[in-house]
Amino acid sequence: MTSSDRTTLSEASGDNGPQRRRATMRDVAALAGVSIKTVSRVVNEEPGVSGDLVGRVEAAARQLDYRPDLTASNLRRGRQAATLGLMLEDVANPYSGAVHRAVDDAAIERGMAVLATSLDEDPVREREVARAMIQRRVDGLIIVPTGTDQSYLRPEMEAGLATVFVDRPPRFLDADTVVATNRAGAQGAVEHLLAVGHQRIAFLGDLTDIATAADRYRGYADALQATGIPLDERLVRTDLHTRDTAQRAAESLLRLPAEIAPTALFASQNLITIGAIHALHLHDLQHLVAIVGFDDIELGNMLDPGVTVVAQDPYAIGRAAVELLFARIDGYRGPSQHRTISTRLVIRGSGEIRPREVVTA
Amino acid sequence: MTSSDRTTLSEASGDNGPQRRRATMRDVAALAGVSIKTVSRVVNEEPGVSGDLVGRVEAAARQLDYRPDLTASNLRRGRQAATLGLMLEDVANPYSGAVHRAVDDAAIERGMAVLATSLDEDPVREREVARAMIQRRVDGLIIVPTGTDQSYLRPEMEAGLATVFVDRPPRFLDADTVVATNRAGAQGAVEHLLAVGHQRIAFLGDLTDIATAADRYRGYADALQATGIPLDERLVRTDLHTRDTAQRAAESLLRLPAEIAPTALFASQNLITIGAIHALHLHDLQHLVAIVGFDDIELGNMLDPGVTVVAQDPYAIGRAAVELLFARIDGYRGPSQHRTISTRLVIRGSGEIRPREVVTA
DNA sequence: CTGAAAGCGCTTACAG
DNA sequence: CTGAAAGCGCTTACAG
Repeated sequence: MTSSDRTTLSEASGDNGPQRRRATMRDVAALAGVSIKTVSRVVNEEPGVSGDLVGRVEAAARQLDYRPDLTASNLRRGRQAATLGLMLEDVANPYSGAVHRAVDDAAIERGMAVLATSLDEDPVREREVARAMIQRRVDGLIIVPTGTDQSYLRPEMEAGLATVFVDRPPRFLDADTVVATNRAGAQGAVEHLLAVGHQRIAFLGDLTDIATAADRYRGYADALQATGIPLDERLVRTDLHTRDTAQRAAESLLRLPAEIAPTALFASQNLITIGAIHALHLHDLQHLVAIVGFDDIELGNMLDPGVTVVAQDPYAIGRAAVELLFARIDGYRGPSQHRTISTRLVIRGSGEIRPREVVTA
Repeated sequence: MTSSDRTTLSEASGDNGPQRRRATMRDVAALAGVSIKTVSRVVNEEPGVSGDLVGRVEAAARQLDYRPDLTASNLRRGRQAATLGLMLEDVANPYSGAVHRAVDDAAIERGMAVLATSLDEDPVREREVARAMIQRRVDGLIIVPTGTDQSYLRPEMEAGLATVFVDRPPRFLDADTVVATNRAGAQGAVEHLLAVGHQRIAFLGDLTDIATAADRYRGYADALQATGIPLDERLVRTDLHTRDTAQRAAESLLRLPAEIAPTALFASQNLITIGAIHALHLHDLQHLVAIVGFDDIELGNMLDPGVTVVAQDPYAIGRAAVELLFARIDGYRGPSQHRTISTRLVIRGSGEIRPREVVTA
């Protein structure tokens, strides 16, 4: 907070008046001179109430600013909360935001609300949040899992809790999942670099215990193996999770002796790509060393060169997840379903730089 | 969805087993051979239960996978849902994401959950969502308002609903607010361009009925007036709300006859800045025409030239909002509070291009 | 230390 | 067409 941030008090009334109690059905019934069952009928638009009483109840409800308590209604009806729980990595990152938006859109159509929160790759928090959401009687859970064991959810699922995993499959649990083609997408990215003529392609990877990171590494290895190029461990950097660590890893690769230094980089995730591009720009190598990133990046087409990426479609992933979730909520009891959303290579320039290409300085 | 997206069924059991009912306190009590009041005491960790009974209740609860129903507990206790409602413009945009993250962080500390949704500048949806959240007994509401009248919330607030408005003040309602220094920030941006030597500065604005857009326009006008430069309506484009309309508006400005064409652009919002930069790049004018944007943009430092912006701090805005909200939830009944979070000019190059500067082609 | 009764705000299942 | 009684899952206010 900077020194010019300020708080001012309204000059209006020094008090917001007496704290009125919120009106209940009983209050409305008393004012309208009917039983609370009649108020219930009017509020729920059940047929068979005389026009006279409907009018009196509606007038009383309006006068008292009556709002039905959905929580009490659901309790008596034996329903859940008409609410979905969404457990993301970080609500502030664009991938999470797009998944959230897809869930939000689908929930609105069904009159459901969405509890959304960040897990920050913390398995303890994953379990706490799951518990907190279940205690609030959510109808279903959509989870980007972070822990190494999701079996703690089995009893809940057996008791009818709809659950879908996104981005990464659950462990020690059989459940619906929606994932991207991580391995094939990474393989495609590296094959693209190989086709351009690169032989020395570095891998910049996220935390190795994240399933998607491991899959993307496999795709990288697959592509090299298919072409008969041996995998050089000196070109592999893993356990990067922030922009800064990625940038430093990229710089260390670029400083390698010329005969073993990479001519191309494969950055296996969003922030890693940004860190690596930063390193290339800092050393003015952005036109000399190729890079392909996994995940699209905002403004990737306006950088120079444009950033070639393997793009995921997080909105489509979220939409697929909520479809599977609603199927469960609507009573589907069959075997778990697994959807795969394909990635797409987006060519913009940085991945098409040829090895040691001569550029006018 | 592309042709390679697929769904596969798990080969495991064709059915997830019988649908067990979720265990209640009554079930636990029966299994443990105690009254439900004793179960309640153990679950709530009330003192004064014999170790023997505690053990039996805990064992029974574990065996039945018992989860307390917070909803029923809150109903009886006369408490709200231990949940906050967060009404954003669009959960997928970075501003909303950062505000959400700040609220998420603060809510976690207090054991509260967050219902978050997108309003999409739709006043009807604003009212529907507010109602849906109130019906779920939220403890408080944080709202980026979109409608032109928020007085519909007055009865709720009088009945004790904590409410804070963010980014834009409410209308026809006295309530806590957190806003950025929109007018002063815009004025500073335009003064910066004037100091660099620009006289013909165009304004690219959002929908005019959005309060922040109007404030930023006032800041633009303030800066011109203070310097004695007449405001030229031909250089003002408003009611832009998407990247594409902003790009077209910027192109129309750049096509103006040389004697009246702008030498600098002030883009009053995120997407508008991106659209305008796109227009500059398309016509290869990015080194000839200056631009300052309101709101920081991702990778703004890696474009060429870097993008000079007036940055807001949406995380700080969200944190201030949730502070005011918790003060209300904790019983503050005084006059409404208004916090102002200051913006910051971030110089990166695009705003320092001098008028008609000669550049080597 | 333990539990039976009543009630949170609402709806179900009946009766009139 | 209307309403009194009972109950959803839990806690309060008592009594023993």
